[in-house]
Amino acid sequence: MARKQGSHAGITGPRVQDTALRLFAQHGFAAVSMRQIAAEVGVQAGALYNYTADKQSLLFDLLQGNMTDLMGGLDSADLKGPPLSRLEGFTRFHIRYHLPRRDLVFLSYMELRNLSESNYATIARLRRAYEDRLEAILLDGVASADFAIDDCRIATLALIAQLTGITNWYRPDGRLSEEQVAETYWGLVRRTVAARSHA
Amino acid sequence: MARKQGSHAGITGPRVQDTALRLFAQHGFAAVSMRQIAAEVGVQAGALYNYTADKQSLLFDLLQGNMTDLMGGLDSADLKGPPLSRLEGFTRFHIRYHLPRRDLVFLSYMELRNLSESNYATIARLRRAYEDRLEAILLDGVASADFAIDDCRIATLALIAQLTGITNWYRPDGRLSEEQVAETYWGLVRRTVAARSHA
DNA sequence: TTTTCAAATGAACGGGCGTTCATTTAAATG
DNA sequence: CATTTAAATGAACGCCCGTTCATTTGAAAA
Repeated sequence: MARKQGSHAGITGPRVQDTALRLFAQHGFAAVSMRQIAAEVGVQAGALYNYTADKQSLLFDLLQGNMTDLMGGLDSADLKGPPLSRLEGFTRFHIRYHLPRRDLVFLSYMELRNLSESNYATIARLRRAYEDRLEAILLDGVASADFAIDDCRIATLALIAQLTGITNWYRPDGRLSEEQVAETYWGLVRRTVAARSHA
Repeated sequence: MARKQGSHAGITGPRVQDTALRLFAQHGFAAVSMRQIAAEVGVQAGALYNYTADKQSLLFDLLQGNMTDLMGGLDSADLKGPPLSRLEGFTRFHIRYHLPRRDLVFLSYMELRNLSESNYATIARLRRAYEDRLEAILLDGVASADFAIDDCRIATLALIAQLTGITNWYRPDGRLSEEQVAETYWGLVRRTVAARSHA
């Protein structure tokens, strides 16, 4: 049986991606079978291969799409002005981007080891480019004496780890709204780098 | 053939744990087969069941052992004195404990989802107890006006994420020694919470 | 030397894996 | 209505999985 009702391309495709993302994040890449994905989508396993070359590509496409969206979003945030403003913009963008995508974030950190060498290199390059955006802000701030930082590379990694860690405990129906979280973390970030205290 | 040379109990057992840890961290729990572990240990798959009830217990024992060691180590660190000193002690202990155990840390964050419900609850309880140790220090510091923190629970999670994130990039043969890392991160932590800047 | 038994073997169990492909279906096209 | 073709089926491929267990081995105990 095929095409039970209406043309399915452009419907099944995205559903395969969404289902794979959810299941990979929930159980791990290796623990999820193509047959499980197919069952949740509502097709047979063979049909998945109309939408992906193989299982590994399914993972890679999710991670690459995530990093591309992340970089694109940061570009759109269009950070300008003095270093402190740009740092605030980065912090708020990072939180705004990551909180609604907790599955994807978890996947991006956990399943890098399941990528082939060249696929891994691609993702690592994109991640490094993202980190470098923050590091550039920190370096500018040190140059202008707005920030006091010993080691900007370390501070970059420390801040990103701190911000990304939010996805480990945040729940949309929890004690804090996304806005409150952003406010609180911006306070922490500012104090971590600022040369002078703020009242 | 059995006992090729000398009694093997007490030798094979730990080797099974070590090998399982390394392979789980490298490839993921679900991606590693009992036969792979056995091959690296140098026995047949069946022999593993002299040392573990099943594959899941192998994972749980590793994670539980880690959390027990972590809590025990923190107790041994025996933090005393004013909040700032205790925070410094906690920070340095956390780094000292985690840096030589990067595989175990990675495993502890990635593979919680592969635990049964009750095994998961056990690990989560231990983790919460560890977080509460830090939170208690922060609360004391706020009470004594040594620290200025809006939300001590959030600050706790933020600091632990920041410190644990070191294991994602630290390499023993890298640019920074463990001591330099501890020094740099203690600087970041102090600035994040301290009520007044330090020269 | 003989006995004991912890430790390991190796075959077997039922089942699931990723992937391929000839075939069938039915919506869209002319 | 007849044709085309995108989309899905379902069986098959060879292979690996976690776990069990009767059997074998050989170091240590008697």
